Amino acid sequence: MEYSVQVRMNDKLFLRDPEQSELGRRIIRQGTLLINEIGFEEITFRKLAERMGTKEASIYRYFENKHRLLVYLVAWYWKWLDFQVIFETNNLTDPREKLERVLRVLLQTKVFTPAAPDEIDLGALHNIVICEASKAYLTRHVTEDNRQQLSKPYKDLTARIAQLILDYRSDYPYARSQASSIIETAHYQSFFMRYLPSLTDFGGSDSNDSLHEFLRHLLFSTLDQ
Amino acid sequence: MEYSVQVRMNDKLFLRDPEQSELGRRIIRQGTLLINEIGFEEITFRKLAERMGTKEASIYRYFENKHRLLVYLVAWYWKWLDFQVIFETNNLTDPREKLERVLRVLLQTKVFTPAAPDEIDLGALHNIVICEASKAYLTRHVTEDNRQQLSKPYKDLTARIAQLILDYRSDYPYARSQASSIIETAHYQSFFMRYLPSLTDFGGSDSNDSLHEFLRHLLFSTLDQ
DNA sequence: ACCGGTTTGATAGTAATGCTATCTAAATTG
DNA sequence: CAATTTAGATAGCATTACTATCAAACCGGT
Repeated sequence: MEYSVQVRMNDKLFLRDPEQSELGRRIIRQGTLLINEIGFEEITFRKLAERMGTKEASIYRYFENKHRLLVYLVAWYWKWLDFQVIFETNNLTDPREKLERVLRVLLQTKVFTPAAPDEIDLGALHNIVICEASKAYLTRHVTEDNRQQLSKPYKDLTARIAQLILDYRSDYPYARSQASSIIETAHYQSFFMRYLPSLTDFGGSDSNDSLHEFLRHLLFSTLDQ
Repeated sequence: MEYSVQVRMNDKLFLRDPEQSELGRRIIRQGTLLINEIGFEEITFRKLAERMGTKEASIYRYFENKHRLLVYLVAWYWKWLDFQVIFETNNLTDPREKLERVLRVLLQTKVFTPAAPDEIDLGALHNIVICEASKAYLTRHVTEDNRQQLSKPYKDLTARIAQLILDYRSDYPYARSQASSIIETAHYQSFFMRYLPSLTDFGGSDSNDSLHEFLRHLLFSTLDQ
């Protein structure tokens, strides 16, 4: 890969920066794959260390616990989406087209961002966000101060999408809620589609396209009314 | 309470039916309160037993583990909402008014259902669903067969709301996804409002009313277009 | 009032989890 | 090449998530 975007993470998210060492990058990469394979509740640093041919204690030098690892990965994902939104909407002038691109980014379809970092498996991470992201955020044992830091990438992404909504309809009164709703809806409708399809109207082979249309409908019906 | 609705639970949800004994009912009641107070990750059957003046082993006779207890409580909640929807929409003729009542039930505002069972704290349970429900469903270590049973109350509620949507617009193509979206949106926008308010447009004292208006706007803009 | 079955209490114990500490070897850096 | 940083290896400990067992209490039927 000729170009590679550095996703710069807040240092509250780790004990030692995993980007700065080979072992750290392997923790991120293998951690993503393992969580995707066996699920977040099943993962332990012991299992991850075994898979990586290293020791539990080494991983604890990078992350306090597995919850922090998940928070890191999910925060990374939001930052990555934020960058993708910037990239995909760059040079476009039509506000509607920009919002169309946002939907593509959220569903990770037809996005051709170069400079994708290869130290992380984006497909696996997308999956993790769909299945486990709420476990990173819907928690109480995070202090108010921490919460601010941890959820900043999510807030930034929401704020960016909200701004694009306002570019389209400057008088829309629910830009932020609409933005966070569309992010969430994209994810849990994907989850339902896969695991509880009767909660959705999408089935069969073109289900991802149907979901895409549903989101388009949700977004533009409310903005255009 | 002169009348009381019995919420009949599927027997896959427990080892021994907690409704059938005093101890069982106390597990439900105190379990709800404790989860609401300290959060799901922090709860253990040991702590719950201590609080109740009983023993860990006794609780294990009713529920396999704390995850199953959460699933039970959340399933109970969906069943209760389903009943409330039936009750609140009964005898109404205007389909739009029926959907208005659905929103009230989802937000638990201005609903005056008599026959509320007093063995469970509805306020605490509503809170739990907002903060923890996704941990009950977004999980993989549930077999396909189990998943069917566990999520049935959620599916039933979704199907009922979807039907009310179709009563309002019989040609609407996304009734089920719209129904599940409105349920989910009601809950996590409540969560955001409380813990991450910058993800929403609702602040201050009338925030619950604003959320109500946002949901009304989401629902009817899409259905009326 | 007694018998038999069920429910709870009390006590133990075990395997896995979630860490922390320490020491040595290897690698890196100055 | 010395000094520091990083990783590997081993150990250990408190808590969690259960399971087993046995006796006491309680309950329904005769």
